[in-house]
Amino acid sequence: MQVVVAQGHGGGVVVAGAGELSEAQFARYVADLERSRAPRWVMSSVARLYPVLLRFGVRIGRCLDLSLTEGLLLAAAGKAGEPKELPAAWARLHGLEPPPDSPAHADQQPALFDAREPGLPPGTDPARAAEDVLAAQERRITRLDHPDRFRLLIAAESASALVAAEMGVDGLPWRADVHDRLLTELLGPRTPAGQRPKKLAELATRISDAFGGKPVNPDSPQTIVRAFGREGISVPSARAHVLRTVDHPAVPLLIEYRELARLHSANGWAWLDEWVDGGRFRPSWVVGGVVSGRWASSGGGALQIPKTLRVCVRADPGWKLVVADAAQLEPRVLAALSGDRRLAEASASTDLYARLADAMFAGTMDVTEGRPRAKIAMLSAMYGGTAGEAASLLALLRRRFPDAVSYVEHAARAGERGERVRSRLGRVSPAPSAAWRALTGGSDDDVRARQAARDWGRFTRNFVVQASAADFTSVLLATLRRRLPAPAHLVFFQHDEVIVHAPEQLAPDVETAIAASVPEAARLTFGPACPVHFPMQPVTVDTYADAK
DNA sequence: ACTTCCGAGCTT
DNA sequence: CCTAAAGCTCGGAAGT
Repeated sequence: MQVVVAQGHGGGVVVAGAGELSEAQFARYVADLERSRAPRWVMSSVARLYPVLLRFGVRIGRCLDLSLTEGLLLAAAGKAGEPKELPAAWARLHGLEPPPDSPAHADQQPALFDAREPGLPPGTDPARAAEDVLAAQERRITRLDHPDRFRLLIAAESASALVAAEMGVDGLPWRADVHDRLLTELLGPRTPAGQRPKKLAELATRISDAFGGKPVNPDSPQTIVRAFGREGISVPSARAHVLRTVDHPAVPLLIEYRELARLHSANGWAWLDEWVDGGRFRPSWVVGGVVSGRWASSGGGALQIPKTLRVCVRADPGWKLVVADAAQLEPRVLAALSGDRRLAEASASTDLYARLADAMFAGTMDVTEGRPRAKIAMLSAMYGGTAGEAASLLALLRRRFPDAVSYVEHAARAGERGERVRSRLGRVSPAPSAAWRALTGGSDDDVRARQAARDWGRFTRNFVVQASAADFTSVLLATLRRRLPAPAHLVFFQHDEVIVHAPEQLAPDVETAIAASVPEAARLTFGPACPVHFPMQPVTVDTYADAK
């Protein structure tokens, strides 16, 4: 059973067959039907509609997100970045100019600028429009190279959108008191906004003293570069790794200042006030926010939480955090994509790079020397690195694992020609810009043109791996969400890592759910015959900091 | 006072 | 730092 749902013209929600409902009616309707029939809910946008249900405490099992589907179909058609929400999809279907996507989310101050105005022409039935778009999308999917894989992708992305909305409501357990204590220890007592904490103020003074007493603002890179210039030291920038090469008494002070100032400005008391409430950090998560299909976040820098603050992520009393990350995910994805038998065999090991080192350097060097080199070789293959000894290491890797290396090199050459590449489940890389085409279009061997072509080749080389890894983790989220025993729930997802918050007695079941989800996701994503092993060892802890 | 850009650094 | 790329956020600085 399938039920189509879209934003209504009057601020409510239109359900096919039930007309426009108020939010409370909508929530009750969904709760009832979810209990009796558990349909697949087809939503114009999960990010806009599901938070409405979550506010009423209603959760759903299965859905299809028309906006995410439209975005993936547009990318597959070489039209990445065009508006993808229902009004735009409907307009394109009728040969009309598609309106831009509206920026706000349904759960953000709708009264202020009515974010739930559907954007469809007045008189158009939103549910009917959604049904038309759904049918058209199904026709477009049928014409793709691998419709079955794409259907899996949109199912997984839709389930991921449910996870993202639920994580936004549930929040990541965050101990403000632990955070505050940490800040006070490192920076000194809290100061009013705009005023440097004691530790920073002291360091700023000592830095100025180290430069002969002339005031130097350590927050200004330009000022730092000029200050070194006055000392007869020429530095290209004020970056920490540049400063580390300079022998000057101000350097250690600057580095310490910058580390602490970074913590203060990015994750200090102001951050705590703005983002942590009731023991939870609630960022908003953007499924497919990155072209490769990775998630992005907005608000609070949820994907940039510094490792030093992981101690603040603590389970509630009587609860645990179950943390798991997919170790060395990308080389394993490459093994699965390329069908490289020997790389797949190496994936049997938890430490893939040690096995690579053995294959590459057996007899010539031991694993402590070989492993970092094997890692550079593999990362160079996936990222297009050429610095240092990367090129020669890559050549050796190519001799041992020709299928894997030729897979990414094929993607790189396609990118250099301006072609688009695709992930396992059918995410398609964007077409290069008109400026890129103009630059690389000539037949001359212009240096800039060669550089631009190589740069884009590096992007497509990485895209096939990173986007396929995103395929895998998307499917993983979908399978894991289904298997988690209530009330355990996902609270964090960062590219290849998940955190589940669970009552203590359920933690073993959560570990089991994760252990079962991984091979299921691998089988669904890469096929039942895929021999690649994806280790993902769950760990039950009280604080995130103890997970690694 | 506001916008826009840049440098920097954090995560994967 | 090391091997690459993308995205988020901040503060400074320059432009309007």
